Amino acid sequence: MNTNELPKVLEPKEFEDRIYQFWMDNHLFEPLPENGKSPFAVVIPPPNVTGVLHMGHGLNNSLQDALVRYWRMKGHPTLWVPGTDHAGIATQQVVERRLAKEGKTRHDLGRENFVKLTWQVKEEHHAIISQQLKKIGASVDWSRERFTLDEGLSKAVREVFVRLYERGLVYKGYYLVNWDPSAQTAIADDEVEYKEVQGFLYHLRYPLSDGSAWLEIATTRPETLLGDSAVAVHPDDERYASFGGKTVRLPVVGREIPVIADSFVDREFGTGVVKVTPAHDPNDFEAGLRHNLPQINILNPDGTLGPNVPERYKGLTTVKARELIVQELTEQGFFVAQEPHKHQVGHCYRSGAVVEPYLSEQWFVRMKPLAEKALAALREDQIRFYPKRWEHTYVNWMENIRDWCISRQLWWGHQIPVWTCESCGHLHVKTEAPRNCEKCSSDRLIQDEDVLDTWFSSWLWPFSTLGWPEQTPDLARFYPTSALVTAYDIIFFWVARMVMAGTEFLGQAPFRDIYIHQLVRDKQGRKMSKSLGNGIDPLEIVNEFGADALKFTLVYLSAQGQDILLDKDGFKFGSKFANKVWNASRYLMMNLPEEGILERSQLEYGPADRWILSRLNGAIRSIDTAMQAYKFNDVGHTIYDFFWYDFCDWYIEASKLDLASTEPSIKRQAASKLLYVLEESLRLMHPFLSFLTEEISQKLPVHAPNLVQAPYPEALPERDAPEVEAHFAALQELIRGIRTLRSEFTLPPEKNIRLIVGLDSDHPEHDFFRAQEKLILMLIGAQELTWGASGSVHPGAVTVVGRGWEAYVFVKDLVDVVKESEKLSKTIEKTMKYVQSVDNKLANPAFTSGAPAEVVEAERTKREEAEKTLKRLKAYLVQLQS
RNA sequence: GGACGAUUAACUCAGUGGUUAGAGUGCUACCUUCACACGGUAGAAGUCCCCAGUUCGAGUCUGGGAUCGUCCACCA
Repeated sequence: MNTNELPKVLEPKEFEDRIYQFWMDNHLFEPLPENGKSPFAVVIPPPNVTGVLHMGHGLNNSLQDALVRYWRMKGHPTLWVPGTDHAGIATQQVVERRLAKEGKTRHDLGRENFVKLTWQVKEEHHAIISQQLKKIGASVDWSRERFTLDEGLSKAVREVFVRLYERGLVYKGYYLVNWDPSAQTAIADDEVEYKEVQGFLYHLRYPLSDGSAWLEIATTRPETLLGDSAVAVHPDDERYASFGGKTVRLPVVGREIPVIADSFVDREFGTGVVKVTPAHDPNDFEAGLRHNLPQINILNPDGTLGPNVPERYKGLTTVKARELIVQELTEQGFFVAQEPHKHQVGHCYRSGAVVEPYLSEQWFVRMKPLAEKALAALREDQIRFYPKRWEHTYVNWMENIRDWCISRQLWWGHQIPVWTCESCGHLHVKTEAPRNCEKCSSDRLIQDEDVLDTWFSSWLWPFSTLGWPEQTPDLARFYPTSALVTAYDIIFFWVARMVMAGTEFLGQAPFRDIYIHQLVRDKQGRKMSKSLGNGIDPLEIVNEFGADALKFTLVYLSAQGQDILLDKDGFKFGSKFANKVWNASRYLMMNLPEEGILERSQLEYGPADRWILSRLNGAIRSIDTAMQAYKFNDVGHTIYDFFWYDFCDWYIEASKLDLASTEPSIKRQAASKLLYVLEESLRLMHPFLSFLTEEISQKLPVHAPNLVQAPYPEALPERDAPEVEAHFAALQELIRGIRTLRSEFTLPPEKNIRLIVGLDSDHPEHDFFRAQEKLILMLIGAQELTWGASGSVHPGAVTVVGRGWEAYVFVKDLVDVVKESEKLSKTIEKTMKYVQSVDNKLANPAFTSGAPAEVVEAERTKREEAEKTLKRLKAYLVQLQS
């Protein structure tokens, strides 16, 4: 017979890699063929290829894995598409930093070589990322892995660009955009993070050209004075009414600029006069357009001062220029004062560099028409957010959408599919490079040098990964996908835009359910980051506790809508549970019957068996409900409670009676039944403790070939046994009560205790209790139990009173009557109070007529029980004091 | 300025209008009894942020307030 024993200590490292390999070798993560059940598809939020997985990925992928494994076991053809994102700015910077160490820039290599090198770096990192996903057990279909820059996805990107262009939704224009001087590229509005910075508000004097007076303006950026082309006041501001139409002479540069009136000026702020720098401030840019002001650019692409400034300012950083201009203004008497001032400064979310508003020619996507379709998708219930409240965020963003700047002045990315004829200037927007100009036949065609925003490929992810624009079988079968699992910080960047792309190009939202999970933070609630050094590496957890501990802990903690605060020790929780599962299984393996396991049909069920099967039914139902509502923490609780409290603490304990039997057939029955319940529990837990359950399962004498595609347990109505559950609940109460007594009077376990249980003959558990005498004795560690009538008097015994019963335990030493009486009086008082409160409730006609009948009935029953308990308590008190 | 969330045991958090509000960790006592000391058995621990309201009944729903947090917009 099977003598496979489990090692004494759980060492996840011993089997995790082997098990993962086993799953892959057998192609278990690939979708099943058509079987009449609806497919379940998920695309992974592609991690940056040059990043490393952090705990956020740990959470994200643990939840997806749980979800995907659950539906796969439910028999749905399931697909989880893996892949990575080329992450334009981030990756290019990784490579540029590498070059910088050799004293080189990307320009030393040239575009072609630089891109080649970046592909190499990508390959190195990609291997790491894939390895990490395997380590945490992600059941992704590696045969379908994609990369945002691979050929198929690039084709999708070009196709989308061309279609948008043809629909008039892509345009090129010269605008003020957010400029990252460190990466020297434009970025989108969403990519700017505003941080509060302590600066100064400088008050400066601009003299009127005629010398008759001066205007005092306030600014946080005095150096931009060099690009001023007007000074503005509010049209209704009486203080400055007389200045309309006049001009001022710009200090330092001497340029004459008009005083304009515009209602964008806030009269309350500063002096009510504002300098207007159309080339370096979004508000001023708009004002400049309204008033036809020149746009005077003063910055180089790297953020230093350059064009249109006096020679001595050229090449200075804005910080240096600020110092110099303040100095010059002071010397020339134009400086009034400076006061401390907190204000928001934009930073690039990728590079962290301070963003400059900067004039340049860029490509944009007109977003309004796309947003309307995406809003309709929500209205029509094509997409559902879990938790629902994120709908607000989505709608709010969609309704206030601005055009999307999609061109990036980088080399790493999808080069914009636009070719300009050098001869005639004709523009070709094509999915493939044209050979000749379609206007003048010239072959001198130059492709636009810029690349597209990384998110311009990410937003196509749910269908580009399935083969679009080709009409592939995968696309037909798995689009739209079933669920998207992601954190709330990329709802705008990614989720919203994917819905836009899906509705625009496929006429259908790309997924049905959107589960928005938490961010993982440290115990102080801070975002995990490299600079703080507070991050937890998921692999470190895998190494120390195992992948199952990682996943189970995260699933258990994953309540909707809250951030998860975690430190490394938090994972001990999952580790302990995994250990418990391991040891329980090990114990059962050690007790396999020599004659072999019985067939299911040969099993004979007693009360404990019927109880655990009924409890198992309950657990299965809870899990089904919770999984369908994406309530992962409920699932975690259900699994934990069922396995630990029901299966281990009670069922295994109760079975020890039979397992220790000298009668082989009894032992064989017990061991077989335990094993079947364990086997089913392992399947139940597999989506959440994948490696461990697979490892154990394969060593059981009866088991599925693998758990990945094994059928998920289903609740079987014939197993429901509410009356047995009620009996058992009463039994547990009795046992706990006696154990408490034991503990209170520190009756050592080796000492046999003398026990009398008083029970009404009409007690609903009367027969059940008496039938379970042996079990009761074992579970409380006594050898003899006398059944008596309730309310008897037993001098020298302490008593615990339950619902419908009382237990007397004889203690050797004298009972501290005073102490015991006090405690008892307290309990009596509490119970009386309770009875009183229920009485009040029942005496209230509003309650008896207003509340549902079963609630009223339940209250009555509880009252009666409490009343009975009270009687017994009082009787005991009397006895104690006599 | 706008929106959203949170506030429950010492800590981290669950909690679906209906028992006397729960878990994990930590703490206390006892137990190395033959699966597990990453364990067992018990115990202590609560103004469910505050105020009003709705309801037969509120930790749960409504309104107001306080504190903390997040996002969006933004004052040069």
